[in-house]
Amino acid sequence: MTQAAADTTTKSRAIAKEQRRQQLIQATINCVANRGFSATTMADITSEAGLSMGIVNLHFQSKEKLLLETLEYLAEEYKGLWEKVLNKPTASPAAKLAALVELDFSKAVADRKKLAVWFAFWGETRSHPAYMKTCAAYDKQYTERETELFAELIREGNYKDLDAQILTMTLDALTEGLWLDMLLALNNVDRNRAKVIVMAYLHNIFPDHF
Amino acid sequence: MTQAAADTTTKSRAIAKEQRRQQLIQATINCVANRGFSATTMADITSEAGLSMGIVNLHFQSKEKLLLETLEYLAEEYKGLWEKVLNKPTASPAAKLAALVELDFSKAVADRKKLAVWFAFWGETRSHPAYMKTCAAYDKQYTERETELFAELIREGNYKDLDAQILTMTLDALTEGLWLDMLLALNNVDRNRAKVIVMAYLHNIFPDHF
Amino acid sequence: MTQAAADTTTKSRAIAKEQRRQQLIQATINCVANRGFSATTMADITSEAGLSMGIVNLHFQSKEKLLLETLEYLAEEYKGLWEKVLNKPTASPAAKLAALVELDFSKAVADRKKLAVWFAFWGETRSHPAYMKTCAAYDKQYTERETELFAELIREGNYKDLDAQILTMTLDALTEGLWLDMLLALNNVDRNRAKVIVMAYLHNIFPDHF
Amino acid sequence: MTQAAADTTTKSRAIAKEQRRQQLIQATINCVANRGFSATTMADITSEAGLSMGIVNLHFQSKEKLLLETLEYLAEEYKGLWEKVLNKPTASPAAKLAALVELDFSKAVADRKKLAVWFAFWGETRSHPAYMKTCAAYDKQYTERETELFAELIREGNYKDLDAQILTMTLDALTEGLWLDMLLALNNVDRNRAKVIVMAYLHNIFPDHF
DNA sequence: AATGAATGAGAATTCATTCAT
DNA sequence: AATGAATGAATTCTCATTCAT
Repeated sequence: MTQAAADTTTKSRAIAKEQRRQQLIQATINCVANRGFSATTMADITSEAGLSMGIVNLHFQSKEKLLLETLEYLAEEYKGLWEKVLNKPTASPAAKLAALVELDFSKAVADRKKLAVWFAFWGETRSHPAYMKTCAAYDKQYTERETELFAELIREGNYKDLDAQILTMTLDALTEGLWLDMLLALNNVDRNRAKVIVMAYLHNIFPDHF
Repeated sequence: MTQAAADTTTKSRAIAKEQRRQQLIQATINCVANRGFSATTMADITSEAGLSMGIVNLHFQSKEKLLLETLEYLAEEYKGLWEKVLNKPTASPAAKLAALVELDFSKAVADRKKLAVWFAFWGETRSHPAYMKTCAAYDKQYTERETELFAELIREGNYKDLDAQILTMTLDALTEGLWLDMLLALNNVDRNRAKVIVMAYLHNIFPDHF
Repeated sequence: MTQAAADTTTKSRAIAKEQRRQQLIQATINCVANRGFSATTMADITSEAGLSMGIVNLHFQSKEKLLLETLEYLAEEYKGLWEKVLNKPTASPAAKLAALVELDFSKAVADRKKLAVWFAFWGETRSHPAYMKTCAAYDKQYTERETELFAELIREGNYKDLDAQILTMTLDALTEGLWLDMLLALNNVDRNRAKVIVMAYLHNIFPDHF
Repeated sequence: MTQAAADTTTKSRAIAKEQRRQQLIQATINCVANRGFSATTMADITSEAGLSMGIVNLHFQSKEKLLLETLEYLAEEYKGLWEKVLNKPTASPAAKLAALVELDFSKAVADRKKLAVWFAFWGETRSHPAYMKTCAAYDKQYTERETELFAELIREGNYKDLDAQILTMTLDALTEGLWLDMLLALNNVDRNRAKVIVMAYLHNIFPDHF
C-alpha cells in the first residue's frame, strides 16, 4: 500500500470509528429513554445500534464509560445550543434570555425522550461521582453566562434590589422543575405552557423587558 | 390458648409483620440513597436491614413490589406532612402556603438522602408506569389543595390577572428544581437559600402577603 | 425455632458449607488434571461437581480464589502426609528420610492426576505471586524439617564433607524432576523406578544407612 | 521483471516471512514468561511484537499452532546448543557431560524467563497431546546421546554396578528439579549453586572424572 | 415467620478469528 | 502481505427468587 493510500485508510478509519461511537451513544440515549437506566443492557444498546455485542468494549472499554460519554455528549450538545444563542452579537441581554427560554422548551431540548435520559442520569448522580462532576462542570459554564446576562439587564434597566445570582438560580430551578413535570406528565404541562410560565415569571421581575 | 390470648398473638404478629415491612422500606431508602437505584440489590437491602435474604419475598413478594411500596411510603409520608400543615384551622391561605414552603425545605423533606431517592424514582419513572401512576396520583392531591389556597388568596387579596393553576405549577416547578440543585450540589443551593428564593418569588407576586 | 434447634441448624449448615467447598476443590483438581489450567472453566468445575453455576461465587467469591484455595488444599494435604511420617517417634533419621521417599512416590502423592495439577500451578507461578507465595511457604516448612534430618544423620553417622542443606536441595530437586518425568511419561519412569533412583542416590551418599 | 529479479524478490519475501514468524515466536515467549500461559492473548502477543492483530492467523493459522511452534522453537534452540557441545570431536565423555551441565545452568538456558515458558508448557502438557509429543521426541534425542556418554564413561573408567540409563534419568531429573527450584525461587538456588549440586552428584558417582 | 444455601437465567466482558480495505 | 475494526461464542460473575430446614 502506498503512503498516500495508507493515510487515506487511516483517516477514513478514524471517521468510521467516530461514527461508531456516535451510533452507540445514540443507541444508548434511545435505550435509556425507553427502558430506563437500570433496565438498559449492553445487548439492548448494541442491538438498537444494529451492531454486535463486543463492539462497546472495543470503542468504550466498558458500559460505565459508554454511559459517562453519553452524559458528556448530552451536555456538550446542550452547550452547543445555548452557545449559539448567546453568540448572537446584536441581541440584547433580555433577548438572549428570552431565546434561552425558547431553547429550553424547544423540541430539541424539552423532548420527552431526552428529558428521560437527563433525569435518569440525575437520578443516579448521588452514587456516581463522575456523573456529578460532569453535570456540575457544564452547569457552571451555563450559569456563569446566564448570571452575566442578568447582571447586564439589571444595570441597563436600572433595577433595584435584584441579585443576578438569585435570578439565575430561580430561572434554572423553574426550568428544571418544569422539565420534571413534563417528564412525569404532571399538571398538564407541555412545552408551550411551560414557556408561558417562565415568561410570566420574567415579566413579573422585569416588566419592561419581557 | 384462650381466644383472648390468640387475639393478642394475632395482633402482635400483625404488628411484627408491619415492623418488618417498615424495616425493609427504610433499608431500601438507605440503599437507594447511598448506592443508587441500579446498584441496589436485595442482598444490600436485607443486609442493611439486618435480616435474611429470603425475607423480602416473604413480605413483599418481589423486589419490584418492595420498590413500589417504598415509593408509596415516601409519598404517603410527604402527604402526612403537608396535610398536617393544611389542617391548621386558623391559618390564612398565605400562612399555609408559607408553611408549605417551610416544609418543603425543612430537614425532614429536603434532606439529601431522601431527595436522592425521590430523584432515583423519578429517573426511572418513564419506564415504570406504576411509579408514574403513584407519583401522579399523589401529586394531584397536593396540587389541588395548593391551587385552592392560591385561589382563596387571589380572591382575598383581590389580585387581578393571576391564575391559581399557573401559580401552583410555578411554585411546584420552582421547588422541584431547587431540590434538584440541592441534590446535584449546584449553585451552592442549600435549604435556606432555597427558601429565600421561593419566598422572594411569592413576595413578588403577592407583595402584601409574603 | 428453639435456640437448640437453631444451633443445630447453624452447625449442620457450617458442615454443609465446608462440604460444598471440598466438593468444588475436588472438582477443580479433576478438571485441571484433565483439561489443563487454561482450559478449565467455571462451568466445567461446577458441572463436574454436579452443582449449579452460581455456587463458586457463593463459596469462593471468584475463580481466582477457588484456584488459590485448591493450591492451598493440595499443599495442606501434602503437609499432612509428611508430618505424619515425621512424627513417628521411634524412627531414626534415615528411616524417616526413607519413609519420605516412599511417600513421595506413593500412589497418593505421585499420582499422575495430582502431579498434573501441581505442575499446572507451578507453570502459572511466575505470573501469579499468590501461588508463588503459597508454594514457597509450604516448601520452607518441608525443607527445614528435611534439613534437620540430614543434619542428624550426618552427626550420627559421623560423615565428613556433607552439607545438610545441599543434600536437601539435591533430594528435593531429584524428586521434583522425577515427578516431571512421570508427568511427561519421559524415560519410562514409573513410581518404582523413581524410588529406586532416589534410593540409589541416598545409598551412594550414606552407604551404611540406605 | 527478469527471472533473476523475481527470484530475488521471492527469496527476500521468504526471508521477511521467516522474520515475522521469529518476531511472533519471540513475542510469545515474552508474553508467556511475563503473563503466564492462560493470560496470554493474541492481542498481547501481536502488540508485544509491534504488529497488527490479524497477523498471527496469516503466519500461523491459529493461536494453538503459534504456541506449538513456539515450543518447537524452544526445543530446537536447546537441541542446537547441546549438539554443539556434543560435536566437539576431541572432548572426552566426562568433559562432554560436564559441558552439558555447564550448558544447562548457563545464562542462555537457565534463564528465569525461559524456564517460566518451559514450565508453562509442561504444565499444560497433560491436556495437550501435541505438546507432549514434541517434548518426548526432543527429550528422546537428548537422553539417547547422554546415555551413550554415560555408557562410554562407565566402560572407560571400568566402573561396576552402574547403569547408564539410570544415570541419565537421575542427572536429567536433578537438572529439571533444580530448574523448578530456580523458577519458584526455592531454597535460594541460583545457577551457580545448582551447578555445584549437579557436579557434586557426578563427583560422587565418578570420583575420578568430576 | 425466618433463614440462607442453592439455583440458573441473564448480565458484562473477553478474545480468537475473520475480512474488507 | 498487512491492517485493525468487527464479530459473536464463550466465559466469568451477578442476583432475584426459591425452598428445605
